[in-house]
Amino acid sequence: MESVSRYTTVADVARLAQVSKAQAARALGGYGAVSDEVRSRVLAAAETLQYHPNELARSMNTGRSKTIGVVVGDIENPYFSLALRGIYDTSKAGGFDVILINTGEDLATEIDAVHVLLDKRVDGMIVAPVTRSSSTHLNRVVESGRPVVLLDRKLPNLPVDSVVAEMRQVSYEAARHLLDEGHTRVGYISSLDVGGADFAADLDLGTNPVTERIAGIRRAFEEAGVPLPADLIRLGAGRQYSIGDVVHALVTGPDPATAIVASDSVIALEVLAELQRAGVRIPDDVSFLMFDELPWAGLMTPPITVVAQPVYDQGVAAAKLLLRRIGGDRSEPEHLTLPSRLIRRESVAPVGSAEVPASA
Amino acid sequence: MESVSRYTTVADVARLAQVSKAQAARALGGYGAVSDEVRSRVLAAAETLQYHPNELARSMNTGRSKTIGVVVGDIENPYFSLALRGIYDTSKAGGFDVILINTGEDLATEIDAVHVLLDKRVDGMIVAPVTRSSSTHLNRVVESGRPVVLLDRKLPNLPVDSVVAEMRQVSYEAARHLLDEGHTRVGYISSLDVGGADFAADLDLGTNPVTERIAGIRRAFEEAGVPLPADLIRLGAGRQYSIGDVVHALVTGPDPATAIVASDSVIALEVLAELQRAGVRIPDDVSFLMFDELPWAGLMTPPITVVAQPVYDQGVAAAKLLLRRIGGDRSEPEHLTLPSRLIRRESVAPVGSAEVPASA
DNA sequence: GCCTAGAATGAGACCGGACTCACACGGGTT
DNA sequence: AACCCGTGTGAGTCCGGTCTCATTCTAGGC
Repeated sequence: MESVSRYTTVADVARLAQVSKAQAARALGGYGAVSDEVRSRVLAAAETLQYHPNELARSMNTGRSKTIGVVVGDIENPYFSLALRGIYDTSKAGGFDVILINTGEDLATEIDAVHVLLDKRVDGMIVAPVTRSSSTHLNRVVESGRPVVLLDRKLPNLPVDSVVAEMRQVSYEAARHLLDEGHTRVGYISSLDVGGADFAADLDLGTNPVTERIAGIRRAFEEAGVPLPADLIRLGAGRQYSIGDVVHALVTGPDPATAIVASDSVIALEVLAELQRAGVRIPDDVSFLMFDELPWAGLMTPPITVVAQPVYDQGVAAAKLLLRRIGGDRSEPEHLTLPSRLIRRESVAPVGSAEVPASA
Repeated sequence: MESVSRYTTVADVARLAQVSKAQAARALGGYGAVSDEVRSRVLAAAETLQYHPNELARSMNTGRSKTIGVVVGDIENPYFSLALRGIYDTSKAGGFDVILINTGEDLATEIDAVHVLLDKRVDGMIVAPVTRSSSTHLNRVVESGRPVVLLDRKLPNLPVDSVVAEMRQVSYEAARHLLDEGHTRVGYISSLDVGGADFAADLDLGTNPVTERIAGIRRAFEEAGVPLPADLIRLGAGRQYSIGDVVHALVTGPDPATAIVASDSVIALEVLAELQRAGVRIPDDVSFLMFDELPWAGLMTPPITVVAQPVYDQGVAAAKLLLRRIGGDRSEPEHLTLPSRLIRRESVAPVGSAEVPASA
């Protein structure tokens, strides 16, 4: 631990400019009354000494760090990196820097993260909470007076702004589309575990994308008078179970899925890889639909039908909300729901388009 | 700008525990001599008051912030988000948080970024410098005594650690592969502009991926006695010119390219989209090769031949190097070159596999 | 029984800015 | 000439920790 060369301080500048520290600080900070004479001397001195204010010291007694914290599940996931980009661009335009924390979708890490950010005195934070998290740690942030904005999730009993993409209606549409093509055996694969097998009940877990989607799908099935194939809904994939195994099971069971829905692009890629490995053709053998629109989705053979959500815009909206709160807005929490849409391409086809089922 | 509720300080804890501020600080900080009696009283008081140290204040007089800065070109680019993940995981394991800065590949932004980080007193930084940047701003960081590690780029005259992926040899191999299949008209598309049309000369710009790749390709062509098709090397694509136009020009010119190489995955996706739009088939009409291995590359039809570099590991290596420097290591700068490899799939085929050229 | 090393403790300096307070100075009032 | 106000200025405090220094207390050595 070697010491770092000392930085120039206001005191150094003041000395060179032959004025008091207070005057130098005023000239530099652009506040109070300073004569032109002194101001130019100070500015010149600052220039020659390459003075840069110590933001830490500044933050110490302003109480504001011009930094926000962003807590996400996995930066590697394109969803988060794109949302992060939206957050970043917006915060930066507002003069805020970003401290990033990756939770790996782990609650303990998230709780810790929130405290770290608080200790670093961020001016606010945007959190994409772990799906089955409670909100006590976030409540503490709220009590501390620092604004929080939730991304991709609403939490009950937590009076803070949130930004989510509309999922229930678009999922309904997607399921309708599948049903229209004759698919009644639809598999849904998500790596998130909403907690307990009872995703059926409308748990008071707040709004999270996965339960919303299942709710939308359920409605479509109910309307169509078709039983929801609960046995084909697989949560926690890639954690407890390998995605390959899950896909394999869905496709080869006694009453196999004729369509598979992937909950996000990361899952989708693994599903696609497994299907290819198993020689299962899309859409001949199974139809396929994924959540999240990515550049490669439309370039695959066949082009993939997706549910597109405005990810970048979610980031932007979250950051705007946060910046407004930091600016002092104390109005009622706002809950934004950005529109999503179904993009029909060619990975969904009428059930039974192929005569011969794929060999497992 | 409303005030934030005051946090509890050591003074508060000390008061409750009925000891001096100094004793409370010692008990809390675990240094100096403290009696068991006092220690437990202080710890209990801290517990009931929910004391959390103000990291800003702590950093102020330790001079260390337990934070590193990471400066990248574009977080949305999978290359950076994966490298960032490697950096993040490693830093976190070492107890460091990460401040992220996105430059948008703009030099002015990068210079600014570096100063912001210095002002925030990061303990060190990892920078993926803009390709044609000079290094004066980074030299300043070095002078300040804060360690810097370069990612994906080496800079001459800048005595700092760097981590890059091996590019010259693997590019040579890739070009050899193309030549072996009969391709002499090979187009190379990169969004980066190395500066000036004269990528031919071995500019003293330090090592950057693009010049290294071209150097490797050049060597393969020279060895084969085939003139390097300089007219097909297009840098700055997507900035000055649209990628669609570039691809179109490469494919429809009087002496068109029979193979196209995409410099990274972002470019690749645009190239693929354009080719599809134009009805150009891979590999029948043109062969295709891209840098960076991504999950979707092997799932395309046909699976794409790629140059894979160990991106996550680059991030890990950079962070390890940085942490070591922060730890006080003053040894000679280290320059790591991580191995890359060519993954042959099916997007590269013998030239002229299709009888009829694609209609533009 | 006396002396001393070391533990235990409190007061206060310090990091580097932001900001308050007291005061000096000059011009305009009346 | 006495008074007031506003600008310009320096001394000094504060933010919340870390850490030095001087002092007190205690136990062990001879």
